[in-house]
Amino acid sequence: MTSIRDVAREAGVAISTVSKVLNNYPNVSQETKDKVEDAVRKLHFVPNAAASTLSSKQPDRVAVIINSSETSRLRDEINMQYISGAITSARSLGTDVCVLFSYMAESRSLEEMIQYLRTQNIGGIVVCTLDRTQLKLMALIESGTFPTVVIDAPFTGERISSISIDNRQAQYDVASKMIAGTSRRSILYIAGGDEGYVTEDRLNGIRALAREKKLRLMVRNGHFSEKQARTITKKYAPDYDAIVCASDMMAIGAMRELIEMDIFRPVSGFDGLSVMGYAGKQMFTVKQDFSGIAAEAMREEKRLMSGAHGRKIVMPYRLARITYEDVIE
Amino acid sequence: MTSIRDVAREAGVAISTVSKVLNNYPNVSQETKDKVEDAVRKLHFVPNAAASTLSSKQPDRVAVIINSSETSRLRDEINMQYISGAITSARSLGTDVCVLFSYMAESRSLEEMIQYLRTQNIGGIVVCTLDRTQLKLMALIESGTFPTVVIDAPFTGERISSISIDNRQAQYDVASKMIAGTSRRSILYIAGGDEGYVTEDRLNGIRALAREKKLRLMVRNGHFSEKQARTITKKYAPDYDAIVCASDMMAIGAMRELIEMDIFRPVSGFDGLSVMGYAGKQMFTVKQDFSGIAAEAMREEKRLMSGAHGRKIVMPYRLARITYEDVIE
DNA sequence: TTGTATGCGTTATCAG
DNA sequence: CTGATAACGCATACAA
Repeated sequence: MTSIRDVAREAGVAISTVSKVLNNYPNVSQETKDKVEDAVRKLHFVPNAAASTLSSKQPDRVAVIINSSETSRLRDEINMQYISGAITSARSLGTDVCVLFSYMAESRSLEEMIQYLRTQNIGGIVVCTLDRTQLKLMALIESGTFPTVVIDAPFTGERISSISIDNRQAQYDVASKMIAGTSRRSILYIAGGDEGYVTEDRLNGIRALAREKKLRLMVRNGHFSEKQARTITKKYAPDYDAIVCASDMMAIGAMRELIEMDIFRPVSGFDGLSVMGYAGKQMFTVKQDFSGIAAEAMREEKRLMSGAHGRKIVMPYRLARITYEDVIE
Repeated sequence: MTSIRDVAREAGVAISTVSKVLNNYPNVSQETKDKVEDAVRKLHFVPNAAASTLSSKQPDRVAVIINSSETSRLRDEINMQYISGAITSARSLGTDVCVLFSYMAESRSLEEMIQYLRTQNIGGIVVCTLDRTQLKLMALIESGTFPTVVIDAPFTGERISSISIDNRQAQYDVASKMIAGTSRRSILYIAGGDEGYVTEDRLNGIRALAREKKLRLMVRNGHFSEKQARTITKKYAPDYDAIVCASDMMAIGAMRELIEMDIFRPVSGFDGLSVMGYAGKQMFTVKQDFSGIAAEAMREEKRLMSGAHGRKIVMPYRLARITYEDVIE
């Protein structure tokens, strides 16, 4: 295996000089820098990650923790975008990522988990979709052991950054757009469960809209479940003009129930899943750039790992009607 | 950070002895073994992966290469199961995995790719869904640099194992089951593209069925595209009794086209995607256990890495009709 | 600006 | 069966 040693010999300089060039140290003359870089190219040299992390005891890998529910496979579309966004971004940042699933954290003790992460040379974690059911993960974050970026949860701190879209505004916007130009004056809002941190923000969004436009608002909790959304729709839809849901899957459930009830109500969802293109009528939804969010989370993690203070990052979103034509290929 | 050194001190033995216990060497007395294990537990010791791979120059990580097409997000469900199956299985095998996307391989030279993998201490690769468009990846496999397990491609060799279901039989079975008990005597088969290695097997399956049952068979190539499947359906469906598709997305396209044409034909797909539950009528499909396949691939990779000879592994499948009730939660 | 020397935590070799 | 010790490839404090 070609090592930094070979590069040094090839370039006619010392090992430490090669190391300095590789790590962009100042105080290296352009001339030697060129020599080293030529040698690197010539030998197709790539530094050994293990040796690197062992030597500089600064863990540089980032654990990307995915919250994959066994139940809704259709949400895997989101997780996949988180993963690919994080991995691609990490590569361009020169970092390594390690994909983990949140159930792995839940099935072991905090100490074990920390040890495991340490052992893997992990210096920071990115949590994709944190919710209140992830107790161990929460404890891990609060332990302050690793700088952390959480997606979709309102936690910031000295070493914690949060990143998400403006859920309140997005929920407001999508509902507002849906009823714009219509005479619909009452809304059935099917909220997510208390387990989700986004639930409250979205709820505030729809409440603000109702107050502002003087709409009659009924709020029910669908727990992000398509089935429960159907039940709620069946019971309340006849008395309301429009249905606003805190997730696409609930919107799909509502729409299917409406079809079965043979009444029409405009329905909006949240997230922009492809399956929306197959679920019947066109529905409004909030489309998030999950891949971009993960990429940004990765950048933020690097920032934190280099000592920066935690902060809150708000990402853009856009409203969309996902049609079959958008999805088909 | 607690190291093997601390364990040695705590247990009152030498560092090398601890190492031996940790790696299940023979020739260690039960007594010292116990002492060491107690110390390990007491100190919550976990070996440092970087140091380990640096020292024992045997690369032990496995690269899991995902073929994620930007186009069909609904297929991410499959990739996600590959990933979680591989990661979970790896953990229980004591291996580390590194998730990569195939486009990463396509955008760099073979030498670069090999160097990169080496640097990551990767000792084997698992390719999830190899197809003929992945030229660089193919070159990498053929270079013989790493023992490889390919999913869904018929390659075996000294250091290459393949793993997949019996595509031929599965295609035969699902079509056979669909027309069983009916008087349907002619089939429109919408095949996958030549880029997919499974295409030929599935084609042989439907051909065998047609021959055996003396069915009239028309084969068209839909290139795994829902849109193309629609076009084909529109043109040929009126003249055939049933439509058999080499993928779920094509089946969905066919079914939607049929609905638009206002004629009915039984349709079958292949893979068992959740979206099938939303795509209209119940369709037959072949359900694969992608997570289990990835787990098996992982085990096989370990086998190869420890010197075993490549082989072909056939996984079970089952026929299913995915209904909305199966999918909803 | 460049080179020398030491250590990171583990494994493996070999002597006891 | 156990212990000392030399690598592994790189980073870094320090010397030149």
